[in-house]
Amino acid sequence: MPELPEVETIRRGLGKFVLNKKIVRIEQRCEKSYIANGLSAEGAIITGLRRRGKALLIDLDNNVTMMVHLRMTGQLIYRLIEFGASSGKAGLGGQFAAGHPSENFVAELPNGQTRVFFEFENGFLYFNDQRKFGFIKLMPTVEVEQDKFIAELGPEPWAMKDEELLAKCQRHKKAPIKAVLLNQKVIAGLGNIYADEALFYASVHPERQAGSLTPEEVSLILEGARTVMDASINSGGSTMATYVRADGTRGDYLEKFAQVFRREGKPCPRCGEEVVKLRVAGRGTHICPCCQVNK
DNA sequence: CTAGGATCCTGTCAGC
DNA sequence: TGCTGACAGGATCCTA
Repeated sequence: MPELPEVETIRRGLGKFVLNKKIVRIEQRCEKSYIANGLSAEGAIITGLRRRGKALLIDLDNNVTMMVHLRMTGQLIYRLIEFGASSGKAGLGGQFAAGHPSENFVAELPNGQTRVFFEFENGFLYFNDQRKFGFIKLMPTVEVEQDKFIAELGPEPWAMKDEELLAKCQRHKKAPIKAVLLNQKVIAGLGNIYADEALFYASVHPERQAGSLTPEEVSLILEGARTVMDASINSGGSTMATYVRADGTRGDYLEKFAQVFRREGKPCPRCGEEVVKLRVAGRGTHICPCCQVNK
């Protein structure tokens, strides 16, 4: 679920709570969710929060870095003790919650989806993950760049040149452009939402063979990726910012942001034609059939 | 090498 | 009501 803008929102929001704070205790409730690699984070102080693509990197003062990947359903929820770390709604004023939007944001924690949690002197950080695809992995800070996922990651969208994306489209010339955009080795950070939104921005059909795209179309797609991600980050992670209202009820997250994603049956904001849903690269895919023609 | 499908896991929802 | 299959904001592994 969480894509680059959500992870960036976590990086910024979580920092206010955990930077320079000591991890007093760690409780691991699911074997595969926490990969220690013989290293330890207990007793360490968090010295920095970084992000590469969808990976969050939490640097510690003992030369260890915790790499967090939320995959489909991961969430990080921080609750201050004085606001009620385990009292559900009472904690909303003193918590930071981000990742896959769900009722966990207002639930009693830890709960059945809590895979790991960290106790701080003034609060708790919960790693919840319904499907257990996500993980937290410890590694020496100096070895982060050698981690396979990080090492093979494509550039951040803002650092990428048009020509590089064009070259990669030509290398994956038979694949649908949507599959190429979802490939983290091509470009870092795009997931199912922002791939659909970027293609809508560029008026390109997701099934277009990547090798058939013109340089102009490729430039527009990259511009679209930057634009939709910037918009999301600037609104504080638009996909989850309003998920939980002050009263704890479900908000209209995503609705204000998405032009096509999960809007099948609704009018295209550009031309009014009905948005339709297809399956591309094994993923649910949303397009305006009028604006995005498969040439 | 690339492309495409299965797979990891849990939960929800539509359709019998 | 209870069952079944499809699907889900991700990435890897396997096969052709």
